[in-house]
Amino acid sequence: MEPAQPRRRATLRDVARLAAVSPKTVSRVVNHEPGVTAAKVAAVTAAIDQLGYRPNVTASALRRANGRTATIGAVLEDVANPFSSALHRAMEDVARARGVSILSGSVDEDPARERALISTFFGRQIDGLVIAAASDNQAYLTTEMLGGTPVVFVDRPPIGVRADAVLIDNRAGARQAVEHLIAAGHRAIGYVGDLRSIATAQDRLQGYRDALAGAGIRPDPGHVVEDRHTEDAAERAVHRLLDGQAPPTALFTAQNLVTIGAIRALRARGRQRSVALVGFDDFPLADLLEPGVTVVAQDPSAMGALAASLIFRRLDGEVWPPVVHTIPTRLIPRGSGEIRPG
Amino acid sequence: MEPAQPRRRATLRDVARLAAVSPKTVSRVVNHEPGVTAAKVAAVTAAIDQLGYRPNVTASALRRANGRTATIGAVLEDVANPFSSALHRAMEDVARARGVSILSGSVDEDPARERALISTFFGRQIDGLVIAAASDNQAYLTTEMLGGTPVVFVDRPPIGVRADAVLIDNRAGARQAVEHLIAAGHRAIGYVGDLRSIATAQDRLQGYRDALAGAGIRPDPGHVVEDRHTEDAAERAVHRLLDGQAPPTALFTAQNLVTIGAIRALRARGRQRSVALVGFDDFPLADLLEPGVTVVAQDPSAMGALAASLIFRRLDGEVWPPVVHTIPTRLIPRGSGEIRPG
DNA sequence: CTGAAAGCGCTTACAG
DNA sequence: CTGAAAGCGCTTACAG
Repeated sequence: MEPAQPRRRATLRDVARLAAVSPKTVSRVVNHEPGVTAAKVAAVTAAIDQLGYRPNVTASALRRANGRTATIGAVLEDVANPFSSALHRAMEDVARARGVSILSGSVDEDPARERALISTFFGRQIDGLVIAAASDNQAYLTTEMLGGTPVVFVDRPPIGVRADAVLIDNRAGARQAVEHLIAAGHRAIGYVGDLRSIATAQDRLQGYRDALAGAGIRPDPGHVVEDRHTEDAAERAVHRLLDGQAPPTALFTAQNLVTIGAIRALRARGRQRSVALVGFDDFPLADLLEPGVTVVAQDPSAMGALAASLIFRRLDGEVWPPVVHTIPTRLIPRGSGEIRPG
Repeated sequence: MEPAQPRRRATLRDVARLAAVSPKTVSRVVNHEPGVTAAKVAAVTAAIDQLGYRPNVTASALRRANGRTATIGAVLEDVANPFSSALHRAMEDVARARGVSILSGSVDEDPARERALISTFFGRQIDGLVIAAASDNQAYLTTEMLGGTPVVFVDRPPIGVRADAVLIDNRAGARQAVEHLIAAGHRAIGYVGDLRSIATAQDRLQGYRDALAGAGIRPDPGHVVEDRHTEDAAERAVHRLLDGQAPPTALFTAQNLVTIGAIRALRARGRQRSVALVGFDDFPLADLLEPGVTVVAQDPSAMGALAASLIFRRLDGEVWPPVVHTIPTRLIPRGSGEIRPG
């Protein structure tokens, strides 16, 4: 005769009652602590199976000395964009190996959402946080970090707070992209970039300027378009650039979606084989487009894996002053960036 | 004089002490319960700010009558694949509107991982679960659901358990895809599909057979390739199909990555404009390839949003017998599927 | 080897 | 309007 299944989940106490032992003994079995007779282990195990008991991790964390919930937070730009989701997946793989789950959320470049997410995540007692920040200052995190929770910045540098970071050299990567276009013979090179509010966008624009300056090219202010955050906005910007007085013969598109928008504009004009293009950020199928899209690629998987492992090393008790890790970028020539000026 | 910041996070008790009120009064303020004098509200609020106090949601959930943690679980195929991540994002948007966070994980078609994730998520007291199942039986979920936690299946039907589901009609969608190729004049149509272990893959193969049967075409067993789960495997399969005795003049590729692998094979042979192709599942940039890739598209955003809203309706107390929602698919002609036989 | 008591941070159910 | 006591499910710190 089995007892009727209760509408509530079985507790450790229920298991103890059924196995005729104390709660503490059940706790010992569940946590694989030594010093319980085989007979009691068997009784407890049987009771656990019979009741479908599953320990309440949150209750356990509440009382445990270290208070760990085996959960880390990931504050991402958008879980659905390929860069964020590759980061996310790499974090997950590192976390899973340690039995740790991931709470994630998208900020969409909205500082208010960033703060709301972080507040929510800390309220849920995360053990660590990986953040791709959208705000222009994260000083508010100092309070959270006083609790000893490790925080690692990824993709975007920390501002107003000292923390580990896993970044790329955006300026050098952008410079390399533009130098590649210069090497192909271009001197009129357009820049289309993301929101000015994003630090990495500023760095990439700086890299663009560095490359022009390095080649002794006078930058044409009319060739620089900032604050394009969507495909559509980028597409319109490229149309306008090409409609200008002295249109550029090459484009440096400083972000994923911007690159795709630019390609749509070039296609619409039948110019994809006559206007050169190098994009920042790789994206799926870039090699299958015609021409293939030359990009400066980041390695989001490596970034996510490193960020997560830094969290875990701190949780394991390692101590070091906040450090910035710079992951190399890589220029991948695929055709669009090797087009020579008309 | 501020007191030295403690190394631990401030608790409700700390706030009470500083504000010189009882813990219960702090609780009232934090939860916006009425009946607290303005003076005490002000004192408590000030103490909260000074200490950087943030309520511990897990402790609160532990004691609360409904035990809600404001967290739902998402068991996905792979957070990094476009289909899963679109699902994920849509769920997030619905959840955020209710202040609910998402715990997610990737199963990679591994039933063991599916069970481990679910066990982990329930151990963290999720309020609801959305699952794209990889296992061939989810009877084990019955125990979890006895606790009253709503579970919604998405993309893959529940097997061995009664639960809500948000699916598409895979068989009808596949049939439509193949009929489209038949309408273009093809009779030798290859099928390349995902793992046999996936129910939706079986349905799609069935739809392929339906279409051929409907047109009175004798299916050629040599034209059917199953169990291709990666781009590479699909690419090799298409090479083999085209090297066969009576190669197909058109392909129906029954999944995302399979479609991309097939395109790579066709490109490698310079056949992308002579062999017709319709894929199941849309993917980013499908319209920018040349030719554009004709697909039967699902709507993962709509699926994720509906799945999440079903969870919340149940949490709000609505009751109904488990129901299957079928989201329509849509054939999007872009070029590859309109190629006529040689 | 085993268990009774106390307490993690919070809310419930009362009493005043 | 306010607070003291008890308890959510678990682990700690002891005692036997």
